[in-house]
Amino acid sequence: MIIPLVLTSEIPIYQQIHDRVVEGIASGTLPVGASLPSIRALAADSGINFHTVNKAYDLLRQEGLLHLTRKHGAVIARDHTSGPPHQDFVADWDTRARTLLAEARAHGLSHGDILDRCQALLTAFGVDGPPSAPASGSLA
Amino acid sequence: MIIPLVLTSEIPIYQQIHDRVVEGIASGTLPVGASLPSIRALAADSGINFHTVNKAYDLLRQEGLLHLTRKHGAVIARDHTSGPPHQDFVADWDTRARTLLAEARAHGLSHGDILDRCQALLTAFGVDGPPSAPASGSLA
Amino acid sequence: MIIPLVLTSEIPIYQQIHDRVVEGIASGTLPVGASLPSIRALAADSGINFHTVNKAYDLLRQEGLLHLTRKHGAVIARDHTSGPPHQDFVADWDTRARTLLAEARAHGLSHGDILDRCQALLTAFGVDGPPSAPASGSLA
Amino acid sequence: MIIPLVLTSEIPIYQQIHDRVVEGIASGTLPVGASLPSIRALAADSGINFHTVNKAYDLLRQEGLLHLTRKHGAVIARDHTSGPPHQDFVADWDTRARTLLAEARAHGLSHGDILDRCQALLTAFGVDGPPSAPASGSLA
DNA sequence: GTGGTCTAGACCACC
DNA sequence: GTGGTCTAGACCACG
Repeated sequence: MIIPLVLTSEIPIYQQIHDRVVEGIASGTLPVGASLPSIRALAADSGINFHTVNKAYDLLRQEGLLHLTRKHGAVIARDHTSGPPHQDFVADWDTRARTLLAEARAHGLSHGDILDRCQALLTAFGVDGPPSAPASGSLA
Repeated sequence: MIIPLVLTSEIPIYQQIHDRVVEGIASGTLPVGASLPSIRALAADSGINFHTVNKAYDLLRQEGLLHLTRKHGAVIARDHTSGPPHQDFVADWDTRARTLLAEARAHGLSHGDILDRCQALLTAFGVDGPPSAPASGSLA
Repeated sequence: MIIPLVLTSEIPIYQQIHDRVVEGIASGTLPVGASLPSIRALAADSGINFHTVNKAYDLLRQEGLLHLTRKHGAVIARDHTSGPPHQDFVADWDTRARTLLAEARAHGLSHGDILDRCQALLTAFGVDGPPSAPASGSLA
Repeated sequence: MIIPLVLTSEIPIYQQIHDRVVEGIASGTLPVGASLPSIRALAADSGINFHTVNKAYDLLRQEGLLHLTRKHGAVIARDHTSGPPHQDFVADWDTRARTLLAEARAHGLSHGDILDRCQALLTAFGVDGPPSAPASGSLA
């Protein structure tokens, strides 16, 4: 598991680690049971501090996506096969999605363009069922 | 123009102002030419600092969404009728959308669920014209 | 707000801070809106590190008990007047209570003794309603 | 004696073993004289380390709940029929109970709700005799 | 070996 | 001023 980081980015490093792991889970690269590098190993390999990685892993743990044990290290605890999300998560996600979609709309992307982009991004993660007959073909 | 703020939120106030304005533009509540309260008026009405409002308005100006002039005050400069977005914006937006969509996927929302939610949120903003002929494949 | 700490205890300092604040909320000493010392002030006054206090406050924030803002500092966000608890909290609390009660039982405290102690401890926090006619007088 | 363990839990395994045994004693499943699996047997059956079980058993021994002999193995040494607890235990238990009860109170459970939950949990352990004459006021 | 805690000191973002 | 992030290095608890 290689985690590309941009140390000079304005996005906090711990957030970048978190986001890359989440994307790995979403794409199936990191299924339930997959191991992440140990906190110290990732810190050493990435040239960053132990505590920065610790914070990222702890955040993932709080979200229920990661199990941290002394014995097995850091192990993915959840993916799209683990059932529906917590309702609190969905509410929060909707709020953030609303803001992000509004931004696209305000800058001139059309309703259809935005949905197309979302679908393309999702498809890039891989499918979770029969993708041959998109039930939500009502993009227009 | 009333801007609801949650002063105790973990989201910076200037960001909240920015997001609410963007959502106003997206929903058509704030079309091109619409006026926002003056910086001082909004600061006074909301009980927040002058500089906080200033920062929010400046951010909107940098994004090309707001015109700030001494004469006319703060005027909306862009909406979905103003043509396609800058490509830099689209690239940045895609990155953030990718992260947000990955999060939903990782927490268990299905491909279809996510698209449905996005569509519902977009529909809530109102329509932008006859979307009967979606220009698909325009992701690149 | 004075927070007594035992630096030599086996209980982590951040946990002690957390527990003392929770007890303050339970006893009414810290109602919603009350301010805690700033992270740095408490660290300096207690002779402990900034990060230790930060971790305690962050834990309280995660539990929804504390609001942390740059403007108002650390403010109590919840108490027994804020409505019923989250169901996830109750489930977790039950598990821990079960273990604690079992311990008392195993060491020889009787059913009645244990309930008496719990009631005495709760009464020490103060009352939340008409305490004249305890509806749960079925201690026996 | 089957001891269910959650190897991925944040609670240390030795603590889980300890807690399950204590609950067994409280519920009467493990009366005085009952035998626990040998350290090696439990370690092998649960797929955990010898030292982990050893630590759990030793902790129970220190608390006076378990007798460890080469001849008879691990035997329950105490339950609710063995008389009142040591005062040191009671003082420590009260401290922990105070914290746990405060947590419930801070999160919004009412005085009555908390007592009801405690009583329900205690009742689930079974009764210890006719509790018709509660010896109240024995907190000190 | 792993993760968890604590200390110490720096700089940044927000208000 | 506040909280938030990052670095650096120490020691402890767990398995």
